[in-house]
Amino acid sequence: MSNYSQSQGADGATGEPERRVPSGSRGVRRRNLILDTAATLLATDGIEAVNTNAIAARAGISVGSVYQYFANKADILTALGEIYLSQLRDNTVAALEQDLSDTDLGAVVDRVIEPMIVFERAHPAFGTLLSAPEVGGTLQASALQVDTRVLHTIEALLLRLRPGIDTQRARRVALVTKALYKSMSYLVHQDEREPDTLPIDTLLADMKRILVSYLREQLD
Amino acid sequence: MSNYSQSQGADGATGEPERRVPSGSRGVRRRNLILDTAATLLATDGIEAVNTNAIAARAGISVGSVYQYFANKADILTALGEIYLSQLRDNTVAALEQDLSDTDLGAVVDRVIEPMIVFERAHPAFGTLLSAPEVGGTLQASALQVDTRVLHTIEALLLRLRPGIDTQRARRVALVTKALYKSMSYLVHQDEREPDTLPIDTLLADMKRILVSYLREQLD
DNA sequence: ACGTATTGTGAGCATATGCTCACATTCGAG
DNA sequence: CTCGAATGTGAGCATATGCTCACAATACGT
Repeated sequence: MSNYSQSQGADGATGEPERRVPSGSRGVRRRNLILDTAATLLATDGIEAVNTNAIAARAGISVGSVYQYFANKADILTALGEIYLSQLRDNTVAALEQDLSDTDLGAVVDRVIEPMIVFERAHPAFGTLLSAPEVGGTLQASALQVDTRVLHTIEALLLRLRPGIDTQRARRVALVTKALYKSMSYLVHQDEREPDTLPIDTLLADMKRILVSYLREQLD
Repeated sequence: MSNYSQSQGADGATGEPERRVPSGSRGVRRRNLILDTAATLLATDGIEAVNTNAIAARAGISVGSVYQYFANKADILTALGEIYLSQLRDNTVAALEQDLSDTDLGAVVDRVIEPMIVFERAHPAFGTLLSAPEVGGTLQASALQVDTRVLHTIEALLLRLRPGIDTQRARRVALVTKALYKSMSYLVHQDEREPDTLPIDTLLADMKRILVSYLREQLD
């Protein structure tokens, strides 16, 4: 497999292979077309349907053209994942850094959780991407950074809400909070796969109450 | 790909293809050897490393022999998943059906959660199997049955603890309970991948308290 | 021992898919 | 309009892997 890239050879002083760096808006649009097609394919037919030939066919272009903009399949998937990841990070961090001077903890949680849930619903295939063997490693590293940052932001928030709190404890609360968020995410995706007889909002409301109650308990 | 299985053809009156049905203990042992090897490979090198040639090589037998006991790769993976699933079901149902006459709800939760956590730690690759494109469908159907049964058992438990409870409410509590369990499972696997500076038990203790508190709140 | 049935073997076929490369097409400056 | 550069094309190569099948080895009843 690595036989193909021998033209790139020992990438000495030249550095990058012959990959085109699209400068004009057309190049960008083409790149996005490929990315969008991959995303659609991923969301529609699952990760196993995402192969370079399928992407090219679906995008109405040729495989060769795909390789003009991406070094290989992993590159496409990684780029897609990074886009999702940056969206998630922006969403989350923005939500966590908005004014927290609210008197009601419940309202704060609401405003923080909501955009994250929106993201989960918008990109249900993101989890699949993260665990895809071919790109999982690279993406997980990036995801870890986002994760760490979110965790730290939550800790900082806790420290502001309760100035004297123990660092270890703040970390623990942050981790448990993240775990609770994960269960909400789980409920959301569960509901997408086979909508329960019960409205998802009721379940999420319970989860939010649980989270608020936990936080209040830890902040008093 | 489906070309190979044309010998199975339209499985009319004959039913099964020419697959051997191992009757003797030797046959069973061989079957288990294949299954065990697949499990090891899955746990060690991930799902992408699990291919029929690798299984045969690692087990020290030939591919042909593998196909004496399994119709195809999916069959192996499915069988493995079913084994895990039945273990999980036995574990869970047994835990849920043990005497719940305990006065302390916390103790009940402890005894129910513990074996499930043990299972999660013992078979970290089970989740991967469930989401493997090749077998995911079949296994998810089986998993759904276990899921439904667990949910019903929890509902029954709630009804016994609080005879007059609304059915809808019992269902909601059961679903939220399962979601909370999922977050514990998440913490466990997270910890396996990169052990936190924080002891996992502390986090799990928090999660258990949260669950107990939630249940108590719903049962009063 | 002999013969039949069962089980084992592994080279190799069929296929899927990532990727290349020789050629075609389009674009844009002079 | 001309010509070189940039971009596009897709047949087809290389490889990975599921699976088969002709043959070999072994087990077992008589």
